[in-house]
Amino acid sequence: MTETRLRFPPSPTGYLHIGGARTALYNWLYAKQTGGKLILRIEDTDAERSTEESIQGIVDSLEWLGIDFDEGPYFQTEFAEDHTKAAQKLLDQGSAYKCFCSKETLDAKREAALAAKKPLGYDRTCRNLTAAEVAEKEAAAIPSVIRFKIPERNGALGYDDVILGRIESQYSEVDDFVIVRSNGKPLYLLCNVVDDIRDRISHVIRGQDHMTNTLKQVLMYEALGAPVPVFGHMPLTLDTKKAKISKRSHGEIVSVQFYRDSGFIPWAFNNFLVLLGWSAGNDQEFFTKEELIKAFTFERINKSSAIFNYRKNDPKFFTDPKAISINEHYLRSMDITKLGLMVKKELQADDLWLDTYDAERKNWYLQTLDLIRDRFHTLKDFTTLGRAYFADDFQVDEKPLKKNVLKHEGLKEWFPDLANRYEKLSDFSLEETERVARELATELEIKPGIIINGMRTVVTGQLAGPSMFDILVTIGQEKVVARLRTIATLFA
RNA sequence: GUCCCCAUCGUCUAGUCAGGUCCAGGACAUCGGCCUUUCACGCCGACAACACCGGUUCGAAUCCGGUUGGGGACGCCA
Repeated sequence: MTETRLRFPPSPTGYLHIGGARTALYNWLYAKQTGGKLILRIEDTDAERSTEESIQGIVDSLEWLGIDFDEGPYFQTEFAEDHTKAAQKLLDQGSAYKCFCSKETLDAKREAALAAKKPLGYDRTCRNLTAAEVAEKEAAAIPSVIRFKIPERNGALGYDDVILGRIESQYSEVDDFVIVRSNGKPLYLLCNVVDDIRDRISHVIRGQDHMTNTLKQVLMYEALGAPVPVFGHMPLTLDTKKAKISKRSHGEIVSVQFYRDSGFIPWAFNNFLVLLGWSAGNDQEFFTKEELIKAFTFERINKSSAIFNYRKNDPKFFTDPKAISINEHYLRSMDITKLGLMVKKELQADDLWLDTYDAERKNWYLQTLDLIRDRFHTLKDFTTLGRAYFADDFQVDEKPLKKNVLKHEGLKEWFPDLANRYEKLSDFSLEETERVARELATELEIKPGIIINGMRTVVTGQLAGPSMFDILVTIGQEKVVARLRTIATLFA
């Protein structure tokens, strides 16, 4: 059995979007499963649209996801010679021919065909030019492209798709496609095949939008005398209107970077991505990396396209609810030490990190995360909703302010009183803090809830949170006392 | 227009290849309940789908044909 070799070949014309990330993930999974190799190849032959920034963005995104590659990144432009040689070979052996039709003529023909509702393919005007005719046109300096010559055969050409099954089409349906531009630069269809042959790619797993390309490329492998790899075409990712998701029409919500910046856990996002078009065949939805590598199969990839359930302006969900829910699952169930590392980065970015959290206060740090993580959706929440645990500059939300504070004028006297009582406690424990709070409520003949909810607002700025006395003990006597004493400023 | 692919709850899907155990299972979302000083978590429950029409068969979500619907491709982009 020869080594399995897969590749992920993005074109650097923008950020990595979730469809591309899923393609990379599936390739990566199979490479890992078979002990094969994953190759990253940047397909930058379109000089006009390729950018350095985009290359960096793609590499960063893959790294964030944890999709590591074994070879590369290779750059397609570095192999221009291979591409040109292959084109020449095809030309020399009669598998390709020069076409002198101008772009304008072709555009006009295409438009006319579209209007007449006729097939749009190339009409093969230059296919049977004699050597003399070609020489004549070249002497006249008429620019030419090179087209691949679809063999004149009856019947169907096709391939066995590991996801879709047998795919076939009539030879007569396939266009004599251009493989080299008039400026001498080879095009994707050719370069891609030449690179895959050189890189000894055994499996080409890509989106269904490449299905017609594959038909053409199968013919090129044959003409180039190379073995045809295994092909598999994955379902596309669509939006809720069933349009292909794209950078252009959807913006950053479909970019991997958005999820990194929104505080997603990388593996959680991979877990979401893999489920968009694949299932293990049972009810399992959460996988460790090892489990997923073991369970993944091409055969279980869905044939139909999946919808990325993102609703613009949804007040409750800023992206696909399932993605959020999977992230929440990992957030509250993952190893607390690992979570600690991720939250550390968030705290550092917001200048809230203290080195003692890695040292004498490590237990406090991890216990605090454990206490508050149940209510959070993303890593970002630790520095926003959870800010009061790490800093004094937290905001008091308007809603709890109105509901729990402003409604009770008496708090202006009660909290300084409570602060004094708390200050005197030698044992600032769950039991003692609760006893004192309830005692005060009894003395004042008010419901304990008024004290408790008011404290939550003053001490954390939030409407909701963990058990109040857990919060007090976690935040600590000194800070609690100080915060309770600021009560009057909230009424200002 | 031509060719290719696809079709189960709102969304992701199991079940389809080997027809009966499926008046269709799970997850997310939604709605109710329990828990609770808050909000979550957790637990319990509800709502909700085999696109349509024919055929084959004792029996079809599953096989066959057609219709409809959706998607993709048809670039001197990748």
